[in-house]
Amino acid sequence: MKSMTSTSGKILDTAQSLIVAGGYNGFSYADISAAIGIRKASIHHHFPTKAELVAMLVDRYRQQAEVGLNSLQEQFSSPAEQLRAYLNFWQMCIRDASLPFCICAMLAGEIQMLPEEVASRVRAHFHSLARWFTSVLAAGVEQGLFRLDKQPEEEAQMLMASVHGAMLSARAFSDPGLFTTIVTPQFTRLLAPAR
Amino acid sequence: MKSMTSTSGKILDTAQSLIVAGGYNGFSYADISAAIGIRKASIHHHFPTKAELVAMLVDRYRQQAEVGLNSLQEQFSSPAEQLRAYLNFWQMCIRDASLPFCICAMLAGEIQMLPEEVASRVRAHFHSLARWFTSVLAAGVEQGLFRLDKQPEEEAQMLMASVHGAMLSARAFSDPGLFTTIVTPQFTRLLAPAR
DNA sequence: TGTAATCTACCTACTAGTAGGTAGGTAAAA
DNA sequence: TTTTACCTACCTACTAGTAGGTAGATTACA
Repeated sequence: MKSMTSTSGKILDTAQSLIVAGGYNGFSYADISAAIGIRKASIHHHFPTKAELVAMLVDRYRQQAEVGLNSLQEQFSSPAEQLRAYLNFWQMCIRDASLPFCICAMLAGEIQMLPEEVASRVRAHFHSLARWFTSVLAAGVEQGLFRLDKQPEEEAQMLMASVHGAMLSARAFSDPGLFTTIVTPQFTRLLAPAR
Repeated sequence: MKSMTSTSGKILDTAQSLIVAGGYNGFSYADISAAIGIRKASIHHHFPTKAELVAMLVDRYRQQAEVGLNSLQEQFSSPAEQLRAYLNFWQMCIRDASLPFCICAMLAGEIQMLPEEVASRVRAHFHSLARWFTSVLAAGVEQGLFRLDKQPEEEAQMLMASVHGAMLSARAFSDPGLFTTIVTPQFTRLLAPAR
């Protein structure tokens, strides 16, 4: 991700990489304090509570995701290329370890014990991502690029699950390339002229 | 899961459901203490450190998984039925919320910050599960039941990722049925006489 | 058989350190 | 002069883990 110059931006950047590594309970204000050279109390000045901090972080993440997904749709006219570019984005993030896991996927695992203000935002991200996948798939079908076995909604869920599962496997096997190995055939399958 | 009568069994049972909900950093000895009505120090008598406790838990989990997977292979002669039964098992666990998430999948997300004695065991689980999937798929191909686009090893990874991703989505969307919605077509695809 | 030694499973009471969070002050910019 | 961004110094609650002890069962042996 990009490096912020403002203190609050640095706090969020640090919190993000700590959450990606260990989830909501895997970081503390003291960790952030040590990482960016600021006192704990000063972090509370920017983000009064931990729940607020993470909620804001998810807000920022969702906003960046929205911008990113929109720019994919501007950059590539073909839904197939849009999807391919989305997968390439994650492939790069994982390979250079800049963001080796989606923070919302990370937080979704612990959703039962997250403060509600965080949990609701994580849920919202899953809904918007599913919506985006669905619209891209539907557009692809309309243009005769995709041939789906199921409804776009279901295929979107399948693809999303593959992406998240592939992130987890890449991590568990310490093999960044595994992400692409898993996810590419799932993408290719949609393009095939099907039986 | 089964309910243990021994204290150490109860400790592991409680730790398991707490980890499934919130991961390694999502529970404390005090939580277990409160849940089973025993003093914190007594838990340390059975499991000197938290890392040892979770390592033992993963050992038990892996052992149960091995027994379970073996019994599937005894119970069902067809690789297709074995796979179907595996998916049904998780469908049930998620639906009745008895074990709504694989503890190793949960821990794999935080693997970077787990004590090595836990991390290595989680990795080992992923390897054995991948091996099991691979062998079932290979046997299915040999018997003419499956028609794979890729090598059994890769298809195994794809299936595994789907299962883990589907668990996450079921949780994020609070929709246990979503697990089957995602995972069943991935299974069916293998059976189809393909193009 | 009686008794001494050992073991198991638990207890109370404690430690050092960390968690998130607060009160109140300073210094500089708007 | 108010606001912003930081600070020191502190708080309470909780963390994993330890010290030291007790009740009762098991084993060893005289």
